Amino acid sequence: MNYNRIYTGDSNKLLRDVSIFRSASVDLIVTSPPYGKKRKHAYGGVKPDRYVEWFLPISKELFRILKPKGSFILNIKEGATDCERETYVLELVLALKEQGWLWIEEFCWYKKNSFPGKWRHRFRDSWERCYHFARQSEFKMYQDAVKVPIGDWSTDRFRSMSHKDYIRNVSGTNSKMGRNVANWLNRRRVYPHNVLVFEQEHYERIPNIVRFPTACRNHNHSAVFPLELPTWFIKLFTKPSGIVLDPFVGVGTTAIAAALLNRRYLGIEIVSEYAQAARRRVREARALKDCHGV
Amino acid sequence: MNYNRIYTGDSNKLLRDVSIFRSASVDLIVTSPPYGKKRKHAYGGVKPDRYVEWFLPISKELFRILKPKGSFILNIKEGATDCERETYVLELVLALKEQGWLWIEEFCWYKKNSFPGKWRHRFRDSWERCYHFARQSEFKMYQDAVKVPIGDWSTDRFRSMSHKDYIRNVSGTNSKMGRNVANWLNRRRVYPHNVLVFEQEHYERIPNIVRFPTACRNHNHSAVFPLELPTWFIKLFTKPSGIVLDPFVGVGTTAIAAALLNRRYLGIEIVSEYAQAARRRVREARALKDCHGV
DNA sequence: CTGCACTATGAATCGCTAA
DNA sequence: GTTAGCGATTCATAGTGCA
Repeated sequence: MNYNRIYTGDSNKLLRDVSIFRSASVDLIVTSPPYGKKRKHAYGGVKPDRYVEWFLPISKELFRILKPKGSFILNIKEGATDCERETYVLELVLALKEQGWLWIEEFCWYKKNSFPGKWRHRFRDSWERCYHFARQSEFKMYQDAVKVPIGDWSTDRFRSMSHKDYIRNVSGTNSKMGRNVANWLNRRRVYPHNVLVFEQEHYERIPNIVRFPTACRNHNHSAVFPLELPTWFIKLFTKPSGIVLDPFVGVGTTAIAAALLNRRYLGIEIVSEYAQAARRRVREARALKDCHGV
Repeated sequence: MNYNRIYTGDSNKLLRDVSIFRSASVDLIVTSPPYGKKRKHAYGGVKPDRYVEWFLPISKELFRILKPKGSFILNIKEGATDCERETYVLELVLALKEQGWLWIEEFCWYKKNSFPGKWRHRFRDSWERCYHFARQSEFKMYQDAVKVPIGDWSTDRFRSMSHKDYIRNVSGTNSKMGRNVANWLNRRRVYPHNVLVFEQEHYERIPNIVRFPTACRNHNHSAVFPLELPTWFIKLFTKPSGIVLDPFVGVGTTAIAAALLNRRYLGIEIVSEYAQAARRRVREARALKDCHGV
């Protein structure tokens, strides 16, 4: 079985190939499928009212391919039409549960640099959903791998709070916690929470060529989450040499994150231009990693 | 008709009293109903699988009571049971749409100062949902009332007088602005987005007695949002002397926010202890306001 | 190589016009 | 009637170029 490959093709067909995508073979699936758009675009125009029925055959295969203790991270956000939010994402979550997935969590990805604009009835949309699904409740989760320095997350209040105030507040909720307050305060790194804010200064700086390859710009491919997003989930749900699948890999961000973290990757992309770009970006990322030890 | 009152009673019954709650009489409903809990608590233990059917009769009355151009803000967050997120919130949104509500937006309330903690399968829950529903798409929204200071990036950027945006902005407004450029730059405000982060420094400081009355701390009251949360929505969706209803008013935070903003309020609370506390807190808040002009 | 000035643009939304 | 396309609106970043 081959890993570290980007396949060109339609996930809805390719994922059914059991010789390529064996059952229970993948540790983590991270993907950001094309969102539902009322109007068709060059890339991935799935109509909102058909979204769930379009996605379910794919997620059925993903369930098969994922290891029993693996995780599935789905980055998605509904849009607005005629002043109302679309409902297909809510319906998708319910449908995925019907299909057997456990809905473990919904992370909020807070995008500070959201698209500008002003409308009469709405402000700018600055967050997206990152759903965490699993096959069973005993999934693997390496929480220590994503600890953050205290102060990075908005511990402002704790910093300004006196020690006494802090103890009092904590002990008001749970006495066991109260006892451990000193530990928390003295610890250099703490566990994060379920609101994700990716600020470059807080993470390893990745060379520009990998982040925004010139050849991939100005293509109509809109969907790039920052490298930090898959990086975070890969650290949290896999160990080195683990296998990460992205069935809508686009220009390869998930694969790059996996490669840089010494994990193995599998990607599928329907637009051959993007698939090629993804392969080249991964190659460049690996080269940079080997050279400079990124 | 009496305003500025906290009623003790069950919303499911009281709201049907058309002499108290007249049709199309309220500008804004802001509430944080008891969340679904697997085990019943002293206060508001509605079981997750019965949540929607419990809420719909209430929301039906709210629809009646709300003015056609009014808004309904629902603060809620599903819990987790057996490692899985409950689905009743998703189902509630779909059911409210069935009932005639328009789902305009889902704001993310990012609670930065949630306390550290660690569970096996999840991190701390640091955000809640604030759904915005309306009766029709032509609802009232006073966006200018909630503008926020522009990001720090502007300090550097606007130092240059030749910048395109700068010229465009100055010439686009009025000449008086142009004369006092430096002052205007320092005070420039922009529209917010749909992730709400309440940091005290950005808001009027409210005396502690109103914010956290001693008598109400450590009570098992489920839903206490900070004063800033209803304040923000009241500014956004009502004008002075507008009418704000909270059918689960608890210890009165929504009513206090309304009173401090010179709006009228109506509240319902089933636990008479809390209702009394709410009345006292509102009284104290009004007194403080009259004295010090908070 | 750092620092600053300046440019470009991003998973957007709504209303209007034309077909 | 319905749908598709276009313009106007708006702000926080990354990236580039120059001193």
